[in-house]
Amino acid sequence: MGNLPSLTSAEENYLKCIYHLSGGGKMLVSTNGIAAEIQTKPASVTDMLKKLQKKQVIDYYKYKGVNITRSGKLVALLIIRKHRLWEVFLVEKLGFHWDEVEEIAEQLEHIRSINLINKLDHFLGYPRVDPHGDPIPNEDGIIESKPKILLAKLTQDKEARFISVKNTSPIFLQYLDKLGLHLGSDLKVLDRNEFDHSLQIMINQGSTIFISRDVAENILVSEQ
Amino acid sequence: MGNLPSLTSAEENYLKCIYHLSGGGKMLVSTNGIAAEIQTKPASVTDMLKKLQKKQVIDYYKYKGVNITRSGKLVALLIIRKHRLWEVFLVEKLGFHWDEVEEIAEQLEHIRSINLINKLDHFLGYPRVDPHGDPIPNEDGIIESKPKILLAKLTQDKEARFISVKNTSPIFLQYLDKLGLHLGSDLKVLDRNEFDHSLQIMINQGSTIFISRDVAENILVSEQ
DNA sequence: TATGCTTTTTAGGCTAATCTAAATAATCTA
DNA sequence: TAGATTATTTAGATTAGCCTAAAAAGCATA
Repeated sequence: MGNLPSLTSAEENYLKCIYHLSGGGKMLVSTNGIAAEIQTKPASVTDMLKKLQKKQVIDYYKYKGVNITRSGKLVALLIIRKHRLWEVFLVEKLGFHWDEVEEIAEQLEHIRSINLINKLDHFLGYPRVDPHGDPIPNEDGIIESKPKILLAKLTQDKEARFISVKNTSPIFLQYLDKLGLHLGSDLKVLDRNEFDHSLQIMINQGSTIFISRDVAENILVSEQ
Repeated sequence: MGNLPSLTSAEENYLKCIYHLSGGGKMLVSTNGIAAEIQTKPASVTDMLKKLQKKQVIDYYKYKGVNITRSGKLVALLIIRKHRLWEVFLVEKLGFHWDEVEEIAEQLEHIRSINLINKLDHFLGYPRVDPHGDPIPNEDGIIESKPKILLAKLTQDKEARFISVKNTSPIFLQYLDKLGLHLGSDLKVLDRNEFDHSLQIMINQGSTIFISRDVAENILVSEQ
């Protein structure tokens, strides 16, 4: 039942990254993978891994890889909770567009106060997902998520709801807006083109559009 | 018209401190004074003063003292603007009590995004004062403030409004609540006691209470 | 104005987080 | 499986922000 270790902002960023790259703790993560994601050098990652190991939030096997511990997972989920709740605040209350919030939420997620985040949660009406459709962990770090599949893998003529995006870059999000693809839309694959793997999609039982394979592989949907 | 220099969080804290201690740029501030306020050692202050000098937000005269420059004042006022707007948010929207917000606002004031703070201002309805009664600078760093005097100095039998507090410690603020003294209350000094300099005060033309000299010297009022 | 006290600065070190360059371990491939 | 390639770690610097101890400047007063 020991208290969670307290981390610096830099340590929190590394831990969040390891959480994501390991698929929530399912696989070992490589030093180079972390370096690429955090945009730093492998040597810096090695330094940091030793610190995180000492704080017992990761299991670090030299030259082999790294995974997140049980308490590390809780810490990571709390950071993710903060990040996503702040994103909801920025979009719902302040009127930011969903492609502008990443950088600010990245800063806000490091504000230290459990009281603050729980009051924010209440103020926002206990949202279940952030503006990108990603689920928000509750106070105990429990995250509920329906099975999601790539739009690219969706069975033809089956209806599914646009739940989330894999890529959150402004360029991609703005392109989705231009295409008329929004979170929560009902999508159906009408046709697949062998030649370039592009898809013909129907949106909300209405308009149909063509999207490239690259787009289809960055959109997550849940069936029914 | 040059852009404002960008400062680290630590630099921002020093600058804000210098702004306050200098009375908004009116007097020279001493190294020891800053050290006492920031709770650090004089040697650390000297180090930081050199950095702030290089960024041209202060004028630093070795062994003599330090003052804030024109651009330093703008930077300081922007930090104060952020701090006070976040305090309003914490109290008005999240339901914090006014004695709990200092520590969190201290962190939030360093979040970098002008867009964010202006949207927050709009969301809050462009408040003029924070929960302690202190005025909030506008986007251009302009601060409007009515002349404030210490309750201890208020002419007897003259009405004045409780505008602000000098001391913002939770102990003091909680004591004020217990006494029934709230921001915005109308106050009148009914009597002064020679012996211990305590005052008899009428609140909102209703109840009367006795307050010590220490309390009276930490309450700011504006006449009329 | 010389002496002593206080304030301030300098010198040298420490930690966190980063870097480059070099060394070492792991893996791939012929 | 040996050599080459890639991944990872180590070694040694750097910067920001802090520290202690010692030196220097300013001041107060006899």
